[in-house]
This record gives sequence, C-alpha cells and structure tokens, in this order.
Amino acid sequence: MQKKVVTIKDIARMLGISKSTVSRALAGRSDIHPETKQKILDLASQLQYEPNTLAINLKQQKTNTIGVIVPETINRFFARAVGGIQKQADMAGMNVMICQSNESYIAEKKNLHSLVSSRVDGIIVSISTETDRSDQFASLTEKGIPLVFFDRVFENIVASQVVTNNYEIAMEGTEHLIEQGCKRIAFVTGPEHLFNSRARLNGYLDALRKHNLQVKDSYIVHSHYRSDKVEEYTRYLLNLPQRPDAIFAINDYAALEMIHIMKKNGLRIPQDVAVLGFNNENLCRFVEPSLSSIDHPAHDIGASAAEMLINHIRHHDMKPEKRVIKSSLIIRESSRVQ
Amino acid sequence: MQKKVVTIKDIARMLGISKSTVSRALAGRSDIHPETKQKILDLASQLQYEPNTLAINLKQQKTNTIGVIVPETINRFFARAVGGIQKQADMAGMNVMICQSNESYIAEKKNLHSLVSSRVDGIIVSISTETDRSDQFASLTEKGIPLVFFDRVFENIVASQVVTNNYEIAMEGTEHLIEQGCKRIAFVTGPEHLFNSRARLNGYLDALRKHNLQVKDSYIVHSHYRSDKVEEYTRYLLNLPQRPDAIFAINDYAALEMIHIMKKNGLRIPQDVAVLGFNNENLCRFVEPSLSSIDHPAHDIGASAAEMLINHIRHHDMKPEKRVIKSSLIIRESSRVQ
DNA sequence: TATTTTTCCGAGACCGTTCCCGGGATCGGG
DNA sequence: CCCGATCCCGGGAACGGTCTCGGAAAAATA
Repeated sequence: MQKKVVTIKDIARMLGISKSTVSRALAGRSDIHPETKQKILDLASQLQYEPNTLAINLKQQKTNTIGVIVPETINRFFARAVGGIQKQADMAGMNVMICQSNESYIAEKKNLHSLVSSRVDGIIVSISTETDRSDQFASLTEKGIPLVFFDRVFENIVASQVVTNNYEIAMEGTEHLIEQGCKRIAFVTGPEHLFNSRARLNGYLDALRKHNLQVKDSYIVHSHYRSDKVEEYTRYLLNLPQRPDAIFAINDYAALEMIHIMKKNGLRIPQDVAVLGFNNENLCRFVEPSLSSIDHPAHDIGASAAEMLINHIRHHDMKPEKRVIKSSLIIRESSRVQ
Repeated sequence: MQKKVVTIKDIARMLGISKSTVSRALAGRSDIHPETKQKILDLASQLQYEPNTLAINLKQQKTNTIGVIVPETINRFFARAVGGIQKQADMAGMNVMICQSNESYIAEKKNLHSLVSSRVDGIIVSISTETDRSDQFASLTEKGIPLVFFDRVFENIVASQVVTNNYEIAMEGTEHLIEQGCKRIAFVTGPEHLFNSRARLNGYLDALRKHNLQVKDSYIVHSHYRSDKVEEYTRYLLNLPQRPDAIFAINDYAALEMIHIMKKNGLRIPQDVAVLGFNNENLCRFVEPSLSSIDHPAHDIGASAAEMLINHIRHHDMKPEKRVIKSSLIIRESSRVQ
C-alpha cells in the first residue's frame, strides 16, 4: 500500500542523469543548463518531490531549527512568548521545535536530551518550577550549542537571558497598594528557588520597608503557577487573625478566582481588599471590578530571546548578554480604593 | 570554539573497536560481551554522547514523530488539545512537532510541507479559518502518510477525524435558551465554510424551527475566532431594531466581552439578555454572572486524535474512522432567566 | 582430539542529500 | 587550427548511524 516516497535518485534515474545534477537544479545553483534545470523542476513538482530534511540536515551539520522548552503552553504567558519566538524565527527562515516540561524537572531534562539529539542549532528555555539545578544546561555550552533563557532564569549561570524588571515592578505594584492606604498586603508568588519569584518578593519586601510597614511572613504565600491551590491559600489568607486588606496575586486567573471567593464571603473589592494581578490578560478589562495588573510583554520577551539566540547561532563568538524588558503597572478598579 | 560533538565513531576509535560494536552496545542488543558493553557505556556517558536522531531516522526511514498543525495555541482550546496529543504520544514513546498556522491558509500549507519534509510518521490537523480546499491533504494519502483531523474538519474528505456533536449541542444550547423564555436568539459562529460552524448553525436553526420561532438572518453573525471583532458585532446586535434577548457566543472570552459591553449599556444579564458561551473555561465559574457554557473536552479530543493516528501508523491498512466526542451543556447564572 | 555450536566482533552497504573534484564538450581568440 | 577558458555534468566521498553477513575465537559436544 505504502507508496514509495520519491527521492532525488528517482528523478535522476527517470531523466537519465546523475543525482548531482538533480541536486544542483533543486538547490537553484547556477552551474547547470537552464533546459536541464527546467526538466528537473517540472518532473519534481509533477512527482510532488519533497526534499528529505533529515538527509539535508545530517549532511549540512545543522538543522535550521531552534528548540524551545517552556513549562506549558496552556499558560497564556508562555503561549504568547512562543508566538513571539515563532514570529522571529519565521523572519529568519528558521523552524521552531516546541517542548513542554509540564513543570516537571524530569520531563524538562528529557526534552533537553531530545532537542540535543535532534541537533537543533540553539535552545531557548524557561525553566520549570521544579528545576533548582543548572548543570544539565552547562553541558550545552561545552557542546557549543547556543542557549538563551527567558523569564524563568537561573541567577548564577553564564548564559544569555531575557527577563523583566521583576524587582522594580513588584516594588511599584506594592507601593501603589500602599498609596491606596493598604497596610496589610499579602503577596502570592512562585517557588522560592526561582530567581524571578525571589526578585519579585524582594521588591515587595523593600517597598514595605521603605514605607515602614511591618513585614509578616504569614502574608507571603509561595504557590506553584498551577491553578488548583488558589482556593486553599485564599481561605488561609482570609482566616488570618489580621485579614489582609490587599492581595498582590501571582497571575490574573488566580486573582479572578480569589476575588470570586472573597465576594462570596461578603467582602467588597477593592474597599475591603484591593487586588492586583499579573500578566494583564484581556479579561482584566471585562471582569467586575476590572482587574489591575502588571502588563508583562510576553510576545516581546519571546521575540527578543529568539532574536538573541539567532545572533548567537550566526556569530558563534558572541558574549552572553542580558536583556531587561520593562513591565508596566496597569491600574484599574480592583486596586483603586479611593 | 565550537566543540566537536561526539559520535559513535569517536567512541570506537578511542576504544580501538569498530563502530558496529559501539552501536550494538548503545542499542542494548545482546550479542556483545558484557565487559565490552560496559566500557562503551561508561565512555559514552563520560563523553556525554547523544545519539544523532537525524542519522537514526534517516536510516530507519521513520522518525517516531507525529506532526501537528493547529491554528494557534494562544487559543486555549487548541493548547489543551495539544496537551492531550502530547500525553498520548508520550505514552506511545513518540515525539510531537507542533506547527501553528495562525489561521492562515498559506502558513498552513507551508507547515504541511515542512512536516512532510521532516518525514513525520503521521499528521494531525485542525484547519485554519481561511482553509476552504483540501487537495493539499489528499496528496498525503497518496504518499501513504496517515492523517487525522480534529474539531475543524472537512466534510467530504476521506480521512479519519475526531469531532464533537456540534449539531446536537448547538441544538441543546438553543433549546435551553428557548426554555428560558428567550425568543430572539442571536448566534455567533465561525466562518460558513467550516464544517463545524455549519453544523452548529444547523443545530441552532433546527432548534428555532422546532419551536416555531422565526429565523432572522440578522441574528446570525459569522465571526473569525480572533478577538478583535467582538466589540464591533456586539454593537451591531445591540443596535438591531429588535434587540436579541439571548446570545449564543462563539467562545467564553467573546461572551465575557459581550457581557461587559452590554452591562455598560445598562442591560441586565440574564434578565435582558441571556448569554451562553462555548468551551467552559475555568473563568466561567468566577465571573459575574457566572457564565453558562458548552463543555468542549479539548484534551480528550486531542488524545483521541493522537490515539487514532498512532494506530494508523502502526497498522497501515486501517480504514478511516470517525469519532464523535460528546460536549455537554453547563448551565450557570448567565442563562438562567427564571 | 576433532567437530560443532556459540559467542563476539569487524567490514561494509545503506538511508538521501551535498559538494568537491575532475573531465568532456563547446566556444572564443589568436 | 590550436589551445585555454567556460560551461555542464558525473563520480564518489561524506554526514552518523543501523544492520546483515561472515568469520575468528572460545566453548561445548562427540
């Protein structure tokens, strides 16, 4: 049943010429008679010839492909970042191979091996919440495979990275809540070992200290980015002896769910509890109250990472570079107390 | 700078044996002395040897990879479907290569060529809104490459497909709105040439006819799945001489935005206009009013498509199969008028 | 000890391309 | 008419693996 896939050799045989000549014609090189070339191209399209990229890549010792490892594309931040990567790759005529770690260290490692085995020309990574060691990435550098991290990065590794101004924006967001008169500000952030979680936490802490507000550990929640724990830690916060009067949430979906739970408990947003989200999803504008958030330019971050990686691939001697992309605070009803 | 990547030949040379033997050890075959095998494995892991999948795939004439073309993973339905595909592929020990058409016919065609050139073992597709012809897919069958469509499928092509009961669920949803006393039900659906859009539309129309309600073309909006037109057609619907008293929306995000606009215009949901969404996103439970929706089991659809494709890959003589996965109506506040 | 079987390994073809190299044919200039 | 340059094209190695086949050495059997 299985039809034989047509190769360059088939075309050569049918035309009574050598495969070198066919290769020349298909590659669009000039040292070939126009007439011969036309015959080859005609037959190729008639037979629906598709070049075997496997063979080409093997021979060329490069794949024209950049590998991407992200936690999960169900997370819109990463979906948008991947979009930015793909757009940039398209412009450079490169392909993209996307892997999801599903926030698992093991899966991430498997993805990495898979990409290396596929001989991608470079790799872009945003690490999983579970990942707390970087040696598996260090070995890439030894192999000469360019590597760029974005958003979720390691602090101490020497590699290019694209991050946002986590510290500053967390500080700005917290100060905004303080200016609204909030004094007991809860902070929901990611796992402690993730660099950007720590940076955000520090921004939050420094904002409190700067305004002489008491830091209470019970107001700090370390959450995974997954959604199934939101109800649990919301109840925890609401049941504290001194209920928070503001919540800086890890993302907009979590913020939305928290607001929903608090409303059911008779709390008014923002009068009783002000809420600030993260990511500035579209839905922020359509919910009630509209949700203040941090605009986190996912698409640009991805595009920037891809651009940087492509540079590394093309000029192998480049030094690691760190880019900071600015997030911005978008104030809406959920945090406007006065 | 660029360190040489270690190959099977390097290991053979360093150990003074032939590459056949190294291959045997690495492939875990039995006709090799345990001691030799151990030496090879030790050196391989010490040198961080990674097999070149390009070479393996070229030789084996298969890639153990399934290609996926979806409109865009920023759309959560497709992100979840891809998740289902990936899970199923993992279980079967296969890889997944994801392409996004970005709802463009041209890009979709490019993706297809790219996957064929990469010699994927099979392809899963959900077509773009622009795609209204299927010949590019027909040629896959000639080449003997298994193909499975899901959700957005062609009506007349002979290929395996996984769809939901679009007609029935649109009918059920519409009847639900009718039972709530709504008489002027607007329907927002996808482009006319898409099979599932038409199926849903027919379900809607037949529900109206069954209950002797007048069908008005002005209540039917053909929208793309992108979000930037929502405001436009919402205003159109609200400005109709006979304003609709119910809206069956194309997805939950559109529904949310429509509700927001209507509220700003002083309309009460659901008393003035009942709203029914599509996809049953998490946020449905957290918005106000909570959003009725159609639960569209994206993950299962993807998993089912992948399972089917893997079967086709393993048993080349299989007949095309059509699977229907049931969606279900989830009633919440936004459509509960009484 | 002679023969058979088993164990283990090497040689080399092959997958589908690219590309270097060399050579025959044609052409132009002197 | 001769000869170097130009134009086309074919042969064949190479990319990094797999796998078949055959054979030498070791082990088992007679």
